[in-house]
Amino acid sequence: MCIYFMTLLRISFLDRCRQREAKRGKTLIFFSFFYFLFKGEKIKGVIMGRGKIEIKKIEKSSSRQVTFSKRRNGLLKKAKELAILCDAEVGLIIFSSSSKLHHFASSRQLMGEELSGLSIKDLRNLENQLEMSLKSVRMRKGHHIHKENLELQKKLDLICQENTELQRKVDGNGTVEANEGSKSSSHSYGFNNGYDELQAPVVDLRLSLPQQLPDADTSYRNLRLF
Amino acid sequence: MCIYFMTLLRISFLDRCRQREAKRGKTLIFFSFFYFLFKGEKIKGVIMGRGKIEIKKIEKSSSRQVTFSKRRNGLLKKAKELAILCDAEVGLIIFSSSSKLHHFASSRQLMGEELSGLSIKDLRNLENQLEMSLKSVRMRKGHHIHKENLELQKKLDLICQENTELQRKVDGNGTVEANEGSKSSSHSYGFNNGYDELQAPVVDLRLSLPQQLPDADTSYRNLRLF
DNA sequence: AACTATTTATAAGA
DNA sequence: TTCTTATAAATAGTT
Repeated sequence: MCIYFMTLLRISFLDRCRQREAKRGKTLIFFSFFYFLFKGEKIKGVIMGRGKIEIKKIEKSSSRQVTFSKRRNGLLKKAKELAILCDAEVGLIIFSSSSKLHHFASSRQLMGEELSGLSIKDLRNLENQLEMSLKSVRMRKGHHIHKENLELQKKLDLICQENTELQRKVDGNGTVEANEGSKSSSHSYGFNNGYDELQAPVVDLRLSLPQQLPDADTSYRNLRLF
Repeated sequence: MCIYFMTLLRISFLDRCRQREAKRGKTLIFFSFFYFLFKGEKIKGVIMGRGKIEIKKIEKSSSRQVTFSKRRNGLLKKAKELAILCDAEVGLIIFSSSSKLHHFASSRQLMGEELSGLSIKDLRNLENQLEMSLKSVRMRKGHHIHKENLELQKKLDLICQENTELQRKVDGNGTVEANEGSKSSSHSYGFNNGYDELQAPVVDLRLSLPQQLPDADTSYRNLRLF
């Protein structure tokens, strides 16, 4: 606790003093007194006001929910502002711990009502934002594609076996050239190219460094919607 | 312009008055006078202060860059706070218009220095954050998987033709049962299930509504890293 | 980068 | 949930 003996000083100076001390966990008693004189507010205990909070998980469920709702909105707003002010592309996904909602900073839904009167540049931005959403959807679909791919491989194996058996029958009936063709086909078609990698991915997570993904911007820019 | 005749009122009331009027583009002259009395600040012209900004693209490049830097940091901070306070999972990607950098709110890199002393719960959170990064990487790989899938299909078609031809040869040599099997196989294996959809995706972008992706949470939660 | 007077976000309460 | 309000935090403009 820190006690200042001060007389009639500028409120702004008092504000700064209090903020500085509050950051160090201290409270200005005399400040509170003068603050009362100037702003006509009651002194609530020693700590005046609604206080800053510590950044750690909010234990009380209802408070957590309220704070989530408020801060989520704030974050989405900030994200949109950044995108507009600085001509940036911003993607934001939020999973709450309780209600499991998903959020995007920018999407066709958010922009829909303003579609008229957009410049080429604006439409370009919109396109990129939609692109981002699209990628996210694809991300979710990735698993299904992969599964189907595995299925395809199994079926390929089956049909290859069938093929081989047929070859044998053909061979048994005196046709000569087919056996080698069947064998080579099961290899040269390369059924397993790169799929092991996907099943147990080795991923470099340091995406914030641009050189980690040298082609990312280009590929991103060159894709088109629909 | 709006002129209030007021005497010694509470600063907080004056503050609110000014804010309200400022939102309407008006300035309180007399307020400024009292503000000077209370806060000892000079009146700068008629409009006092550094003013709010309009949310539209900042044209001046240097200003845009500075603002981007400030607001990006602010956004990242807010995102992290939301994740911690509300036990949420937050993914944030920012592409600047000029330098094309990518950013994640939370990643192994950011958390790396704090890895020691984490609880099970913390590690769980970290895992989920890494998961999010992983998904993003998969998202980028999606194209390649899809291309390979298309290749597989082509090769399946080829081998099916080969199969059919072989069947004909077998049939030509008097073997009877194979013809029907070959025909059914090219259908029952369902080579084209769902792939047209991926080639020209019809995507519902309204991801913020939970019912749009009912299985998303489950699949997300059940996935494990490495 | 730092400063500072604003604007904005938000915690707490109703 | 929504409103209010005082405080905390972010940030626009300047140095």
